[in-house]
Amino acid sequence: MPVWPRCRPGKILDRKTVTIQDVALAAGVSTATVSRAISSPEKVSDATRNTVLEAIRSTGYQVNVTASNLRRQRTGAIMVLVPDLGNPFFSRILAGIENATAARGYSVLFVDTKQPGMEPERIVMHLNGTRADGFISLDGALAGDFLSRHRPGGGQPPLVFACEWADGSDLPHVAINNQSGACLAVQHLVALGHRRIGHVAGPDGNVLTTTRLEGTRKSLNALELPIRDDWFFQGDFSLQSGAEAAEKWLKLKERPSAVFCASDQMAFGFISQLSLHGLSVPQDVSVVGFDDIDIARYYIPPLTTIHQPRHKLGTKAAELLLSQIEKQSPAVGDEILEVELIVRKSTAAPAGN
Amino acid sequence: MPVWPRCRPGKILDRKTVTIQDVALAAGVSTATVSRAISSPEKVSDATRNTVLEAIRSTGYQVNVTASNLRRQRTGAIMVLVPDLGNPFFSRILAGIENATAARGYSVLFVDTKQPGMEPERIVMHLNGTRADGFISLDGALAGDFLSRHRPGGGQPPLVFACEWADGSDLPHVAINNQSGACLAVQHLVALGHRRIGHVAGPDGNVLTTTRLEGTRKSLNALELPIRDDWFFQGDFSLQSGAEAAEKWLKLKERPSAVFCASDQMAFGFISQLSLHGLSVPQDVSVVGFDDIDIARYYIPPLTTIHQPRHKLGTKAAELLLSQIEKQSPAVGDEILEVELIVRKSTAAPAGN
DNA sequence: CTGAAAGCGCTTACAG
DNA sequence: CTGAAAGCGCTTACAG
Repeated sequence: MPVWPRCRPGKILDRKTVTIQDVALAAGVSTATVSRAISSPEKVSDATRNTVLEAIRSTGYQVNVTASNLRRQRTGAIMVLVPDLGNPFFSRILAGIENATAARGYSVLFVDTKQPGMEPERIVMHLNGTRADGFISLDGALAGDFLSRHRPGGGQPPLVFACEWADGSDLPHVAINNQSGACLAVQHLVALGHRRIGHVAGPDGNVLTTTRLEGTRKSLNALELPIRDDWFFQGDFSLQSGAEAAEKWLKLKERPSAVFCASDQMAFGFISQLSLHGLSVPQDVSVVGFDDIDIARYYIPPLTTIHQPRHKLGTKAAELLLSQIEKQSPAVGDEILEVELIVRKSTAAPAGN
Repeated sequence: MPVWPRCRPGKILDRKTVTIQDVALAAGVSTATVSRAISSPEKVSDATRNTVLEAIRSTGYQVNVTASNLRRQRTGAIMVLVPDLGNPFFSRILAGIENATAARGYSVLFVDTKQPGMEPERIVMHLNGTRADGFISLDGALAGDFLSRHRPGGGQPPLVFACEWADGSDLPHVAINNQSGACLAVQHLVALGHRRIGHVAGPDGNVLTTTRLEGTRKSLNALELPIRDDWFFQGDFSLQSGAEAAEKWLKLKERPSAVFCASDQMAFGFISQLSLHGLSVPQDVSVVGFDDIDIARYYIPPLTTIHQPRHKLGTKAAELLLSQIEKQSPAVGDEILEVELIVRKSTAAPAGN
């Protein structure tokens, strides 16, 4: 009965892993040369390179990424902090991040910051350099004080915000022009003849809420239209909160003839709830959304909304981060992407016109 | 002018990282003891443990995960293969995976298998043990031949399928009962009085397509209802393909009075396209979806559909995988989760009744 | 319960 | 262009 050698701690009878040593042996060169042939081919003569490549093929060698990373003092990963991984709004942004990152040889780690058990301290724990070479946060609510260490030159791995950002922090971010989006929405409604315009806002304290609210207010002001508290509803970007806003709208004595919702989801909730009461859009009220998620054009009615380039938001954020990681470039600015008004069927001239 | 020591390759003037050595020094013990105090506290005396813990606090030490992983011959990560990260259908499944996995101390790597540049060979490259300790694939189209190495006992890191699976492969999977879902849909329509029932199927060759199609056929057969080729439309789960099916339905001389769509998205596309032609659901045709994505209950009309426990699908898959990784348990079976019919407003008795 | 020592698999400055 | 050697930061079998 053969006695199997213990190849590795905890693993018995393991097909021995092929290492760079085995390749070196097979190619008749040193491990240093094998390593160079792989990562800096130009430093190696053609002949040697070919021998090594052949040895790699014949042995079936694959680089051990962990060892390589340890030696190079990096992790080879970037970490993305997402407020809610289950929220489909983020999916295209995440895809953008992953796409841009995979192409550059990094892996992407996703962490759900709103998870039970994900207290701020635990999140901060993740933010140390042994887990990732850099961070992208889609969550603007990360406390700014400890984040400042992640500024370029701060000695910690860089962090960039995407979509949301921490107000008052000087960390770089990639975002869309939220104010401009709100202006486009309001101006579109006004152009249709609306004078009484309401708004369903996002959750309190969120930068997207603030900027879209501000854009709405400014436009209304500039056009000398009323800004009435009872026409401004508090939501949280969710379908449910849009439906709740509709209930409040229904109870109003004097109703706005058009409502601009700070997210498509709230617009759907709003329209859906109205339809339960027999009212329809845009006959009884015009509705504009924000985001242009896929379903918007297939909703009933197809939703007029503000288009966000979500995939691009992700790739831009990833590129910004990677350039910081690799070039250690300290001078990086914010990037603001433009939005676009998409006119569909949920808006029309007000009934009385 | 001071000369800064080069602490590390490629990094000048780096605040020196705190290592286990520093903690050992501060605590007056060996590095072995520090390591034990952290990962197997029971192997260390109370007094020593406290000294070490205090030293960790005072030095601000954080474990270098890469080094630990290299030494322990693991990666500490699991990799999830997603056909399309941008597709919101997956988001809750991914959240489930992440949630279950983070709790157990693993990181989660997401890879988009439908990315340009993501040819099968590149995917297989990812499937080697130096990148992850195990894999979850949401993509059933991975070629089965090379996957067999990932079977329990196959010498490669384990792989489990979630949601989709590779037909004919004996790799474990977590999925829902697709046939049963289709049966529930058909039976519901029949109970309402429908006799002419159509189906919008998913993409060819997909296991979800096949099983849902089979469930539909079987139910129709059992109830002695017609199965007509021109009432079975080919789709691909997308909104767009649902809209295309609606166009075909409109051109039919004899139309089914109810249509069961193999995804909610196709149902939305179908209903939306009909509405463009002035037809409405359920007055002109009843529609059932599949998935119960969040928007389903806020669609107009709220969509009758088959509910999938997507978050649970993710957590179950993660648990199955982790149990294989950790216990190296070779005996793992498939797990089939049950679905549920959610009756809302897109279905009603046929017009002629 | 504790420590000395080996070693996980790589990369790179240094010397030739 | 190439090799010998050091070392990234940890963990663990072994010996005491």
